[in-house]
Amino acid sequence: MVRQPSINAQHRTPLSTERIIEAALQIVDGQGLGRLTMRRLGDALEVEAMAIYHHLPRGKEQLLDGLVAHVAAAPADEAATGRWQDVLRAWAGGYRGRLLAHAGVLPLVVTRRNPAALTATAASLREVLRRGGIAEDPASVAAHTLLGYVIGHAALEVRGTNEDGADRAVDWDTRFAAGLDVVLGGVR
Amino acid sequence: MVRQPSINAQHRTPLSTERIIEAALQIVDGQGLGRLTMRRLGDALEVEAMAIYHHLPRGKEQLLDGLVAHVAAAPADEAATGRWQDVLRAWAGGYRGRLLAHAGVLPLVVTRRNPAALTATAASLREVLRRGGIAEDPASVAAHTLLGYVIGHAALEVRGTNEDGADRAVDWDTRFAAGLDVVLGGVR
DNA sequence: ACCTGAACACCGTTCAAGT
DNA sequence: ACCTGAACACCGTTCAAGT
Repeated sequence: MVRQPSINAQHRTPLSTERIIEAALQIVDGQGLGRLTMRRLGDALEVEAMAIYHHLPRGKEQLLDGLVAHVAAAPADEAATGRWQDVLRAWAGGYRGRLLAHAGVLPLVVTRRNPAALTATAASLREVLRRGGIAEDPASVAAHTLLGYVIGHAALEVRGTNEDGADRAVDWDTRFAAGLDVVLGGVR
Repeated sequence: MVRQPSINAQHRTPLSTERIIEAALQIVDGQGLGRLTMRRLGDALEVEAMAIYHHLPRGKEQLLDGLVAHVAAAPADEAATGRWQDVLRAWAGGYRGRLLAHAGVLPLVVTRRNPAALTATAASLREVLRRGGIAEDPASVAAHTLLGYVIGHAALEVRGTNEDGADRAVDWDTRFAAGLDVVLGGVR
């Protein structure tokens, strides 16, 4: 399929940071992080790779930061009603699903320096615990413990540590829920 | 500094997989994962990049797998005496230090498919719990929960989520220990 | 303002050749 | 057996130029 950019370049909807990030996420989800290149991303957007730099001046660095922000910033619903255990269980399930759905960005979530996204998420967890009557310090500890557990468990799942010493297959859903109970049960 | 490979190539100690992995780890620790290239690795070993392929036929893939195996395979001491809580606390402290010392390989630990290393580590944790009198299923859950927590927490630390909502600086050592108590306290 | 085209300095990897 | 040198098909990014 041959593109003819110079003919209809002015008639297309122009690029935007949002469209770029979404296209990048699609490439990562579908083909893996290693296949996310500026040239391929340009192709997906029907644009020359260099056009991306007009919207993301810091280039690929900024692109990867954007992916992390998009995936890792998913705060708990602080206004939710019910026991904090249930609120956090629901959040954890959703966050885990999100990380697994975008497993390709997990290595970026793990090491990119992007305080905003994870800090906001951790703060929302702490707030849920505070409203649930947990004191400041234990709430702060529990928020980080929970976030750490969910991220770490997602990492184990993605890696597919699918044997359990002997020959038992692992039911990840069950294991995640059980581990979650361990973490929540230890709070306070 | 100019190398003269053809002159003394035969007089040098020959390459080995071990030396290659160690040199690679040194580059990653010192300059970051992004600067680990086959050419630079060759330079560090005073060899042409292509010589590496003779020892690692699968090339860079195999190199990265080797790094993960080197860092992530650190089982607990199953023969250790004392309460299982103390044994696991000691292991967790050591494992965390190991991950932080090689923060550059953390993204690889998180997503490379390399069952052996992490599976062996998880199995050793389970064994410690079994010997401590914990039943099979809870021991299995706790082992994964603990491993997930340590990896996830190391990820949070590396990312430097150094604010805690308001303006409190984070003492990572304290926070890690407190979260560890949450996890261990929830076991059973 | 927004995008293109050519160019530069790098990559990983192959393959034939040297010792 | 072990390593080199040249080559290939890619990268990210710059920069001047087009509309």
